[in-house]
Amino acid sequence: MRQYPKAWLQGASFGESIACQLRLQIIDGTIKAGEVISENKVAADFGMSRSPVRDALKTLSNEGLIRLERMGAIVLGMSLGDVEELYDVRYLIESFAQQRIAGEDNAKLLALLRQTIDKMELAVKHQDAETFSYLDFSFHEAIVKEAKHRRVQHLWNSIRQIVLTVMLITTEEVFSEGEARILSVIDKHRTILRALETRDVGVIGQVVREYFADSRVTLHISFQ
Amino acid sequence: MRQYPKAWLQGASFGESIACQLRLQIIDGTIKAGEVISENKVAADFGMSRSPVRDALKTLSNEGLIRLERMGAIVLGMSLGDVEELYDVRYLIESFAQQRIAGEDNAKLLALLRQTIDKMELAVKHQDAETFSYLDFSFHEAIVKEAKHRRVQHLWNSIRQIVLTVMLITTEEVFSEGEARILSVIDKHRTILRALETRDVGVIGQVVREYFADSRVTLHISFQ
DNA sequence: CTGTGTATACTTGTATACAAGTTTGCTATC
DNA sequence: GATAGCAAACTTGTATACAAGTATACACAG
Repeated sequence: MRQYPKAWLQGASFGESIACQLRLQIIDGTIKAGEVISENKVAADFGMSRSPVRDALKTLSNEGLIRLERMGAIVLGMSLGDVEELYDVRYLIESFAQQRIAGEDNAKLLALLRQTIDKMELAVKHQDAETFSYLDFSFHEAIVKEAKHRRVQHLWNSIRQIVLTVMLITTEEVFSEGEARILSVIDKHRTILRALETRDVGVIGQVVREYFADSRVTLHISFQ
Repeated sequence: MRQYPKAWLQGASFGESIACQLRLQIIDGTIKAGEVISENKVAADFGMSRSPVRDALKTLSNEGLIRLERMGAIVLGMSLGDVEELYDVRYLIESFAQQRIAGEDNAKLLALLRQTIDKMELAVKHQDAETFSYLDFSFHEAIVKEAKHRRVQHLWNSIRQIVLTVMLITTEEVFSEGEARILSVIDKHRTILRALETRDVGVIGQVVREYFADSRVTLHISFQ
């Protein structure tokens, strides 16, 4: 039974906590697609009232992980195909963001990205998959943020928790597969960083395409 | 004081109704950006309890129209720039969908789109802006649906109510500007239809680009 | 055995109550 | 007059209660 990192729940309400826990269980398959969950049932499981559960279910519904119906919420789950679709959307968002910031002076962003990669190496040294996945996530989120496009940022927000949770699961898997795999993940981020440093729209576009094409391949190896 | 069409609220809960009403008021500027609204205040305005209002505010927060904070929700509003950003996102989603269905046999979709255009002409004849805006919306939604991409469909869902509401407002404006303007809107949809009929990825991509480039121009004329 | 109708248990949507925390504004003191 | 401190009024988050609607299971009639 996997636990959602408590450190990621700082200051979260019960409703948010429940959403994170359920999200993790749905994505990692503990709660299977097709299952029907009711507010009362979840509330009993977590030992809380329906109010925060209701919040959580609405959140998960907005993320597309469940579908709210008259009698109970139907779990839609997250198959391998769904993760691939998630990568399609990430590509849409992240390539848009990168194209948008390509020509600009992003010294601050680049410094942050370099720092993040350094911390990744440290996390590898400490065999800390949890921190690593968060850093991986932060790397991509920093780029999206830099685009300063409210609506696209919002698109990102609507999938960010799913992305983070998928990364948590896949990173644990990658860590168990030996250092070579992990280092290649870091290297891919360095490649993105170098591309951004060129400020060349064409180079950046090409690198982002390759990043997601490659991620799709390794996805099949590591997910489920 | 504009009213959200009651016909669009069939079977909606109070919570959804409140969300639609508030959304409309925020987008048309009745509720201004920067304003702070509290659950109690809104509940009193609508003569309901906090429960459905809470639902509505969470919905609007998920749509990026307000930001939930400790003490009250801050209205983010929808400026001209925000509508432009909305079109950016629509372009991302709709061009993705159209590219995806480009090569396939879409006889059923095309028939539906033709039918929708016919109904548009009827709505013009009856000077029915409300119906027209809904048809316009349905045209684009049908295309997104046809792509059969759950995650992208979900992206669309997260903006669909905003898109519909913006269309309602702009269509009323367009209708007031005379028949020529309206007919040009219909013509733009016919152009998309013809492009889809060619099944040529290049042609379709070009037409979609032009559609949104043009929409952006006419947007400045009609919005606010 | 099959089909129908009803009672029951369970579901959500909404209303209300309470607790904990934040803001605001007044008062008292310097 | 200015400032510190306190009290009151607001806020959300959570718990609970109730109503209306839905599915289910069982009994009964054919």
